Amino acid sequence: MQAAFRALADPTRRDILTALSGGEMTVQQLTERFPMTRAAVKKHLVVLEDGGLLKSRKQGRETFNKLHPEGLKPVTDWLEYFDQFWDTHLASLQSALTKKD
Amino acid sequence: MQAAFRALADPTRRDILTALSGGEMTVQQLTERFPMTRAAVKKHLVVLEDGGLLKSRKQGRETFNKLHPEGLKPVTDWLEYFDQFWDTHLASLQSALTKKD
DNA sequence: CTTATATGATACTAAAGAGTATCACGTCAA
DNA sequence: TTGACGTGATACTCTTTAGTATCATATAAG
Repeated sequence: MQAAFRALADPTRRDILTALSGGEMTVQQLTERFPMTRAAVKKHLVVLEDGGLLKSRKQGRETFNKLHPEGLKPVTDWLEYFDQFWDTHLASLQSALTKKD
Repeated sequence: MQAAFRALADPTRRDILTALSGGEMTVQQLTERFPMTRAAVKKHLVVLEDGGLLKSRKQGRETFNKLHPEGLKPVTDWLEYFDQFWDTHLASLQSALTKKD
């Protein structure tokens, strides 16, 4: 879980995940979209993969990087605990649901 | 949003939020629960407040720190975008709804 | 075969982070 | 008033991190 939170802490890495939501991309394709060297992008990819948010697949001389959204589950699970203290939108939804009983 | 993600990246800060879910606490009370100095805890509190996850209230010589769950909204909003790429999304939504017995 | 392409890995630098020690100041209590 | 308590703030150290530059290797293309 720590690895996932840590991976999400960097804005570039979040942007990489957003970019990959359109489909898998090679390291080179990703590098073209970010104002940094390929080595820097590669490092971010390693951190993202460590956090379980990314899966890489090697094909020939290219490495395709693919979003792995399941890795977000530990994060959303942790955040969900706090929904009970948030009365703005979720508590009202809950009360609406319990009224239906 | 960056400040919130950054605040959540540290395990101690996440533990502080969990501790505060039981109610507001002073700096001293929090320090007693963590294996570090008061100055270190104070720094974490500043980061959490910068991220909008915490509100502090000064009363006399004490400062009470209170959870501010609304600050999690930018985070959950960002994460929700990826639900559409998550195969088990429907299943988890269903379990969340049926969980309300 | 030769060359260009795509990548991985390492060493290095500069900046940010987490933690401690310490000082100063306002507040509460005897 | 005196002293203890709770806190804020700063300077300092050590580690991590984001980024670059560079070298090495494997694959595709001519």
